[in-house]
Amino acid sequence: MSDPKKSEKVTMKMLAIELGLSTATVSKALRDSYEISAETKARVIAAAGKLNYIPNPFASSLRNSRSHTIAIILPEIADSFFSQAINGIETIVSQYQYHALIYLTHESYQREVQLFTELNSGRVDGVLLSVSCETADTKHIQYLLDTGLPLVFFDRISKGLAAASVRTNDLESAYLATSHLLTQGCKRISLLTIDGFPAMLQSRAKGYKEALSDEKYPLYSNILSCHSKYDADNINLIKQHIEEYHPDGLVITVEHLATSAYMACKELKLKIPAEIKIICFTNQLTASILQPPLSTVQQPAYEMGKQAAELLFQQLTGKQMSVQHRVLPSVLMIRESSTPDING
Amino acid sequence: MSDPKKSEKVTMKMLAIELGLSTATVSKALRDSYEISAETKARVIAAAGKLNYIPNPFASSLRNSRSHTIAIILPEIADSFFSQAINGIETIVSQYQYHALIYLTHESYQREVQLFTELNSGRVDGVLLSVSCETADTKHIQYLLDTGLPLVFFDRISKGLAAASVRTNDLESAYLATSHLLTQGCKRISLLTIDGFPAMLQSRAKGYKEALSDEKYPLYSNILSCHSKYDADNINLIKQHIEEYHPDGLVITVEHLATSAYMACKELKLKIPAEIKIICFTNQLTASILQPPLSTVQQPAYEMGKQAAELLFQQLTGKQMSVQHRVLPSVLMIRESSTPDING
DNA sequence: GTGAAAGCGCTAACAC
DNA sequence: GTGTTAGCGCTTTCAC
Repeated sequence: MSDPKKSEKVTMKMLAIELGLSTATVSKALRDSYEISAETKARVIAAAGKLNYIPNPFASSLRNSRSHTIAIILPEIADSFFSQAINGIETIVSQYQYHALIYLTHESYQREVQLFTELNSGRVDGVLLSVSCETADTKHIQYLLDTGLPLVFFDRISKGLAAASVRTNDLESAYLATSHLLTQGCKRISLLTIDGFPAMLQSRAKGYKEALSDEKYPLYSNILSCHSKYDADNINLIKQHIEEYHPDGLVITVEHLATSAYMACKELKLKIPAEIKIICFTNQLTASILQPPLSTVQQPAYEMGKQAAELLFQQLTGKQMSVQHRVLPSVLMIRESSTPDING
Repeated sequence: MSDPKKSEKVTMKMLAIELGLSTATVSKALRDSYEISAETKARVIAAAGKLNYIPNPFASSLRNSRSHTIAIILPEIADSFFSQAINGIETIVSQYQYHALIYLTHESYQREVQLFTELNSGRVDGVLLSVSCETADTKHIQYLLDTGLPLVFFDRISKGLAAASVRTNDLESAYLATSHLLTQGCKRISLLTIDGFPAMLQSRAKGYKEALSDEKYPLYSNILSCHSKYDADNINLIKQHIEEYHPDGLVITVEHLATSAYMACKELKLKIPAEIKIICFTNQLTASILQPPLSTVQQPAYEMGKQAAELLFQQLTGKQMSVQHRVLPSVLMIRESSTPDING
């Protein structure tokens, strides 16, 4: 009979009966209402502990229209940027005793839209969003914003929406990365990137182009978009590109293409940095032990996650009404992949 | 007045009024009950679409005692294993139209216990768990199992609990990794690991020891536990260890120590693999472009996540009553860090 | 300081 | 085939 698997969950009603009080009193006592005497509060808390009472979150959510839950919507997670960002987000979420639902769009616009339709259900009090590459049309986001649900963009931001955001100085970083390669003597710098609508990608391409056009000598500008989901395909694309255009420098805008670029160079027996110099936007800790150590533009991913979550909670707690935009600086970490080859 | 921010959420009651039906009929129609005529169903669905009706998940959860949500509890996420595992989990979760709450314990037993007390609230229908290193006492887990909440361990499993699990063949893999180094001529192989109670860590250490004791010649067995959260500290620990014991081989049981070990060797100007050979349990894609390419024991992380989630849903849907344990094979990827130096 | 009662939005047994 | 009704567990007015 006392099979624990069958033991009913203890409800507030049971607590009330046990104590000879009403559920109203118990509820108030547990929420530390001023109406309740200290003595009763103590009794209630003691009994709650003894009976292992755990409030049913759905009952209170239903009653209060508050879920104490946020949604984190990301394109992917197999990437050190988002891993670190989630850690930052989680820090704040747990601090506020909130819960975080995680959803991946896999860069699919359709999946993103589908997720958004359900977000309106009240399941979450707010959303942290990094849009998919395919997201050009942002009606689904605007619609959600119109319902008044707090939303904060991080890293991958859609243009033209009145929502808070946290991003890095992508244009400047790409400019600096490109300038760095120019300073190192590169004359033919290609940009390796992916297709997509998030402002971030455009800013990085723009930074690259501006750095080139600020130079005096004849320009070589060439953008390769690696659109495949499969590394093997991208390696081939990069190899073809290198064989056709013979770039002596690569600025890579997304983390996962670094490995592909290295592999492509390896297969072509191209020496980094002697024959081609590389710098990549990435947070991977292994950058410094790569062959050769990879120069990187490192984003403050953890901090971005933290700040995005903080902005969201400011909205949730009504502390902040204006739409805030934060821009955090990335750091250029210059390593051997982009500096004169000591052996060369 | 029609400020969208203030527009009330449309409820089933509104739908019913709009259609001149009762909420019962609407509810049944939406759930495609056999009691409702095709015509009514069509009308209801049309109206729901038109009015943008989204069911309140808390109301149904409260009513049905089903949350359609699972919890994913992990030590950390800044690690390629868990990133990939989450992707696998998410695939299955979205397939079942479920939601996934994510919690990080940061390897803290206390945090894990704290999370567990709340899990009993009904907020989730099931749990996917990878225990923290500190988790020796598993009462909190046993308690939850006793309530009948489905739980599946993955990768980091606690011993002696009657719960489903998905893991890799850790003992065998560590045995093979160690044997491999022995075959390559190593005589003094150290194990670099972390302290902790999950069976996985013990199995890996055991595999290492068994491989050594299966050898005939005089044995060197030495386990270094890198307990710090900070890479810099661990690099120093590893340097000290190398300087004191002069190992000619390292088997590393956890991903993040690979970078520390490489850094330590770099700082000591020790040549990998000429002077010291290394093999590490890791899923990082960059292993092949490290300096030198790192031999790895690669776990099928994505697949593990998928299978763990599948086992959980089998329990949730009542398709599986017996407690299942799955063991997936890891793959040894032999690269330059553990093979004879071509230049040496 | 405490309790009765209504209701959050949905579902399902039961009536008609 | 459709409607009435009770109730999931909690919060909160309002009465006492």
